[in-house]
Parts: sequence; C-alpha cells; structure tokens
Amino acid sequence: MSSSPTFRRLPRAVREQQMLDAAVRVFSRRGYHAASMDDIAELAGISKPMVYAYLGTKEELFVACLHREGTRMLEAIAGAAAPDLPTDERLWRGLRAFFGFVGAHRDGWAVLYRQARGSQPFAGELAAMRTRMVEVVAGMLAHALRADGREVGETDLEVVAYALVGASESLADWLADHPEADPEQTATRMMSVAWLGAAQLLAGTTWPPPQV
Amino acid sequence: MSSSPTFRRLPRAVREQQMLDAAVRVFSRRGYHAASMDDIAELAGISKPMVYAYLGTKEELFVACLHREGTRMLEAIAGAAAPDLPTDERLWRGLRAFFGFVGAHRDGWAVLYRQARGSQPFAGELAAMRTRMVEVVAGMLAHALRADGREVGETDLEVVAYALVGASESLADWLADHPEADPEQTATRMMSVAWLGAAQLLAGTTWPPPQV
Amino acid sequence: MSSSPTFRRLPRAVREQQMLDAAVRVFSRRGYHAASMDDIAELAGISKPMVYAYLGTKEELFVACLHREGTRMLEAIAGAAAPDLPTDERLWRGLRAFFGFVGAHRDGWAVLYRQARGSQPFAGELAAMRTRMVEVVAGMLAHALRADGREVGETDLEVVAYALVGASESLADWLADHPEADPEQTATRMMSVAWLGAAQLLAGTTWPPPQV
Amino acid sequence: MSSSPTFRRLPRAVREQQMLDAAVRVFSRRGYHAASMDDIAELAGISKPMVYAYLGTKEELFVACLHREGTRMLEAIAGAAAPDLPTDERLWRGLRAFFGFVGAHRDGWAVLYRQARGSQPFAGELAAMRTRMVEVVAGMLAHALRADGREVGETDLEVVAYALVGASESLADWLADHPEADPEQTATRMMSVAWLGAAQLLAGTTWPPPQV
DNA sequence: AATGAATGAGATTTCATTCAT
DNA sequence: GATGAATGAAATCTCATTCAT
Repeated sequence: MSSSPTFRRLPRAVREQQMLDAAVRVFSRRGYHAASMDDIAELAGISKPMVYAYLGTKEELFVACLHREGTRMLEAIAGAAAPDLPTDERLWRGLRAFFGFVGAHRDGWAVLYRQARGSQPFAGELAAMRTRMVEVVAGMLAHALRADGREVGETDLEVVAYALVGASESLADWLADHPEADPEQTATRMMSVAWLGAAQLLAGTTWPPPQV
Repeated sequence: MSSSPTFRRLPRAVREQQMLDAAVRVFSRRGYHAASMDDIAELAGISKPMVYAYLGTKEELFVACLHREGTRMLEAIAGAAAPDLPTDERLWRGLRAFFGFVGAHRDGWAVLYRQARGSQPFAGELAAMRTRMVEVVAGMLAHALRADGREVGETDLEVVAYALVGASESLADWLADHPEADPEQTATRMMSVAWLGAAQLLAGTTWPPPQV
Repeated sequence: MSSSPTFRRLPRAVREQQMLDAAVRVFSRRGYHAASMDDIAELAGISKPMVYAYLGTKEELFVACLHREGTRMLEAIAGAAAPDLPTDERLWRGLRAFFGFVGAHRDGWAVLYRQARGSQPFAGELAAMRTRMVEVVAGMLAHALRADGREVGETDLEVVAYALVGASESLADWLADHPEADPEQTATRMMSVAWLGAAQLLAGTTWPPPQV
Repeated sequence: MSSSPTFRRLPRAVREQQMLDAAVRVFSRRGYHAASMDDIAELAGISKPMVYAYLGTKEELFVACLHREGTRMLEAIAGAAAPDLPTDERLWRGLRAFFGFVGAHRDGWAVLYRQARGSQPFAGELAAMRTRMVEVVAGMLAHALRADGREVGETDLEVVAYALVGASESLADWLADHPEADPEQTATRMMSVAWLGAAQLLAGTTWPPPQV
C-alpha cells in the first residue's frame, strides 16, 4: 500500500522541478510582485511550507527560476554554436538558437529577465548571467579578430557585445509582441545588422570616417 | 512680508513638479514596488493626500513620471538631431544626445524605463514611447534610403530600428552601471556599430553573402 | 456691476436650500457613507468650506436633510387629513397623501429614511419623526374611540399605531421597489388592512376569540 | 495533555462560528460602517488576516452574518408554525416565535436587517430573505383562503403579506426600544391587528364600504 | 514528510475637516 | 464671502512567513 503506483512521496529533485515549473509560470504571467506564494504552491499542487522548505524565500525562489531558465537558454545557444565553426556561422547559429528558444518558451527566460531588470534584489544574479552571455559573444568576436591578426581593446569588445545582446533582447521583445512573425527570419535580420556592423567595426573601419 | 521666504500653499503646478521630482527619485532608487507613497510624499515635503489629489493613484503617478521623463528625453534627442543635417550626422547627434541625457539623469528615464518593462500595467504607455522612438529612428533610416534611391520593406525598417533602439538601451544600462564611463565615448561606440551595420544593410549588402 | 442680473452672491437662505437639494440627491443615490462632501459641494456648485460654514458637519447636514424632508412629508399628510373629517376619511386621506408623497419624492423620503434606520447617529432625529407620526395616527384612533364611547389603554394605542406606521413604511419600500405600481392603489390596500384590522380591534373584537 | 484547556489552532468550522458571533455583535452595536475589521477580529480573539482568509471581505462577512441570523430566525418561525395547524394558530405561533426570537437576540437579526436596508451592496441577499419571509406569510394566507373557497390576486396577497411583515418589524423595533415590554404580549397585539385586519380583508370585506 | 492554522507588518487609498489667502 | 491648498487619521486588504500538529 505504501508503494502505490501513483507516487505521492516524490523524490526531492522531482518535487523541486515541479515547483520551479509552477513558479516560472506564475512569475511570468503575473509578474514578480503580483505573484503570490499561495498561487505558486497551489499550481504546484503542494503546500506552502514545502515550498519554503525546499526552495526558500520568495526572492530565492525567483533567483532559482532565473538561474534554471537562463542556464537552459545558454546551453541551447552553446550547443548550437559549436566552437569549431567559422565565426559568422557560430554567430548565426547562436542567434537562431536564441530566437528559437525565446519563441518556444514564451513563459520562460525573456519574461523573467524583464521582471528582474531594474529590481535591485536580483542585480547580482542578473549581472552574472549577463556576464556569461556577454562573454560568449565577446569570445566569438575575439576569436574572429585573433584569427584575423587584429587586436581590440577589452572595453571595446565588451561594449560591442553589450550592444549586440541588447539588440537581440529588443528583437526578442518585438517577436513576443508579433506572434505571427517567424523566429528564423527575425534571427536573419538580427544577424544582418550584427554581422555587418560588427564585422566592419572589427575590420578597423570606424565612424566617423578619418578626416583627410 | 507677503513674499515670505518659507513657502507653504504653493500653486498647484509647482507642487506637481515637486511631487514628480520626488517620485522619479524614489521610483528610481527603490523600484516601483518597494517605493511607498509615504516615501514619495515625504521627499516631496507634502502629505500623502496631496499626492493622490493631484497625481492620482500610484500607478498613475508612475505613468506620469514615465511620461515626463520620456518626453524630456525625446525632446533632447529631437532638438539635437535637426532634420536638415545629413543622416549620419543626425544619427550621431541623436545618439550623443541620448547618452548624454542618460548620463546626466542617471535617476531618470533609463531606470524608470527598466522598471516599466515587463509590468503589464505600463505596457500601454511603454509601447507608445517605444513607438515614438522607433519611428524617429526609422524615419532617419528611410530618409537616408530614399536619398540614396533605395527602397526597403517597412517591416525590415522597423526591425532594424528596433534593434538599434534595443542596442542603445542596453548600452544605456551599461553606462548606468559604469559611472566612470564617458557618455560621449559610449555614443561613439554605439554609432560605430549602428552606422556601419545599418549602412551596409541599407546599402544592399546582406548576410549571408550570396552563394556563388 | 455688483448688481448683475445673474446673481452670484445669493442670500443665505437660498444657498442653503440649494445645498440641501444637492445633499438629498447625493445621499439618496449613494447612501450616507458613500456620499462625500466633495460630491455634495460639487453638485451644489459651491466650494466645500461654504457647506461647512452654512450647514456644519456631514452628520449635521444629513440631519438637516432628514428634517426638511420629514417636515415636508408630515405637512403633506397633515394638510390632507383635516381634523374635522370622519376618522376613516382622515386615515384614508392621510395614507393617500403619504403614498403620494413617497411616490413623488422617491429620492427624498424613502431613501433618506432607509439610510437613517439603524444608524445610531440619527436615532434621535428618527425617533422624533416616528413619534410625531405615531402621535398623529394614535390621535386619529383615539378620536374615533372617544366618539364611539370606548376607552383603550395608552400602550395598546401606541402599539397599534406603531404597527400601522410600520406597515405603511414597509409598503412604501415596496412601492419604491415597484416603480410601475400605483401609489393610489397601494394606499387603498393599506387602508383596507389598517382600517379593517384597527376597526375591529377598537370595536372590542380581539384575538383569540373568547373561549366559551 | 493533547487536549490542553487553552485552545489555539482550532478547526476551521469552530473559528468561523466564533468570527460570525463577534461580527454579529460588532455590526449590531456600531453599525456596518462604524464597525472595523480590527474590532471584529479582536472580539473574536483572532488576527485580522484569519477573518479575511475564512470569511472574505467585510461585505461578504456582513452578508454571511445576515444569512446565518436570517436562517436561524426563519427556522425558529417555521419550527413553531407547523403546517397542519389551523391558520390562525399557525400565524399566532409564528408571530410568537418571531417576537420571542427578536426579544432573545436583541443583537441579532432585526438590527442587522435594519443596517442592510437601503444599502445597495446587500440588496441581493436582502431581497432573497424578504422573499422567503413574505412567501411564508403569503402561504399561510393563501392556505386559509383556499380552505375557505376564496381566491385573491397574487399582488394583493403579496402586498398584504408585506404590510404584515412590515408591521411586525416595526413592533420588533418598538420592542427593542422598550426593554421592559413583554414579547408575548407584543405578539398578541400584533396578532390582533393582523388577524382581524387580514381576516376581514380576505373574507371579502373591503374598504371603502360599497356605496349604496 | 507534510500541512492547516495563524499572524506581524505594512501598503494603498479615502475622507471629513480646516487654514491662509 | 469664498476658495484652493493642505492634512491627520483611519480603514480595508494582502502577503511572506512560521508554528504546531
């Protein structure tokens, strides 16, 4: 009897995933503040004290969501942009993976990320993820530069990467607001802007053009 | 005597500005939810009921802040980017004005804007401002294209503008997080990416390169 | 110039009536508590401090409304039920006047009265009005009795009068809730119950019938 | 030990009754608006959030009180007025039960009922209870009529029932204001008026008498 | 392991009411 | 006489969080 086929006492790891699933949904739909721990516990089909026991405070719970979804997204991107490909191909595949992910998990990353921006409590986690993201992009660019025998200041690199990441996020929003749009085509458009702009920049072309 | 130096009973318009000033500061520093109406009233040197009487609900108050700061910023940009200049010059001056504004009002627009993203109640106001912004940028690009005798689909234009706006917002964040950074130089960097990328794109170059 | 044909500075009495008109309307429509002094002042086309200066506190203002409307109603009844008529005729005319008044001033009587019931602050005024009312009815009954050479205990008289007044009030509510109903017919129905019941009672018939 | 005499953590049903008891008292004594949720919670010996958790909004709480007390009273009346008794006996027992109930629970039904009248939010509940009450009375009258082979229009019946209910309520008020009065005697007085009046009316006697 | 019961603390909002001009 | 400006005080409601079973 205790070993009934419908498990009540699930192993901890499974329960935690259920809770995170519920939390991501509720946070996404209602926003961080409007979401209540009651809502989350109810959607997870579990009592509130369990949520606290397993995942801690509301803030900690949100960070956990952020972490899981962010990691999933980074993995999707990293898995697509294999390091042995040429840089433009890597960038392209990375962007495609990014927009694909955003399109597929409308509940997930992008929404959480938007919630987190501008809320001090999450600055730490946010900064960490952004850094990981920027590092990936900057890494690609640096690799291309080195292959080309060129050198660029670190700050320059960071800023460019930042701009690319920001542009992508912005288009992710645009995509979220235009459900009929095609993620693939959006990725193509972003790639055009990014690649052409970044390529030129890294090739040494600058603005304003050198005054003769 | 009648013009006593300690003013009580100020006219409505003055008080409203004081309140908005206070509200912008508090919202920026603590975030929308953590900010309390008590805090705002206290900083404005007035009692809470006055805030409600003049500016309405907390939500309405935030929208009012958003509106005032956004309008100020748009005016700063529009004032800098005179329509009779060449496009690259307009874009450059616009960006310089934008980053200058963000650098000078670190409490203002950019932070509020971040708060508002992802909060449904502000979606309307936000969309309106983003639209105004995108229109300005898209207008510049379209002008340049037409002057060049080229034609580009409206969606393409919108997406590119979106990407540029997003990239700029992202760098504004970066600027806010790096107080030692120079707004002017940040503008230059952004201009490089934007102009070179957009210019190429609009010039007809696309990615991927046509396969031979 | 000061004697412009459109009077701004109205004599006090007129202003007070305007305010009372506005107050009766607002109290009736929204209920005592939901009605705000702002609403009343606005509808009266005057500033709030004037309301306070002329008619005092919100509570006092409500009592003033109650008083004015109640007096009007009592006058209407008293005017209809001339003391030199036979008792049944007086009662009938009184009831007809009462239901006519209620039908005509649905805002005034019914709602004000309903508001006031059960609110301690107005118990005093209310009790006074009910007493006046009960006295009138009891007076009619006593007159009829005396004319008939019969005597009835004072408490009995009061209680019967109370019951009649209560029944009338109840039908007044019913009338207020059934706008299609005819006040005159309602008065007739009430008269039937009242007269037949009271008449029998006063005639010496009682319930239960004397056990043989 | 487990059944410690100082109970904390009572089961929900018990706490709900405690809260309703407290709410009825506070609402009765202070009136709906003057009553604060703090007062009620304190009298119930519990914290405010529990009241909200179990019984909802202040409005809902008041409706719950109304419902409980109204049901109790109707049950007291229905239990006393057994359907197999002759009509006058049923009416008499019903009235006695009514005045007995009102006399015993001076805090309860009658006072709440008065609060509710004229407040829109409670119109629904109120109408329902009044309807139940009127139906009971009208049922008695209709039964008597049918037994007598007579027929009366439905509206007539409703109006008469209304008048009787109103008269009873009014005497209930009178009883509440005269603590020394005897409920039983008050019931007798009401019965006299009601029965004699209604009996005559239903017997076909009307007012005015047919003009010869 | 799991949960119903319970609460401290604080937020927004609304009014009646009064200065000061 | 008349009013815009201003506020003290309070009420409702919600939540994250924790006992005790």
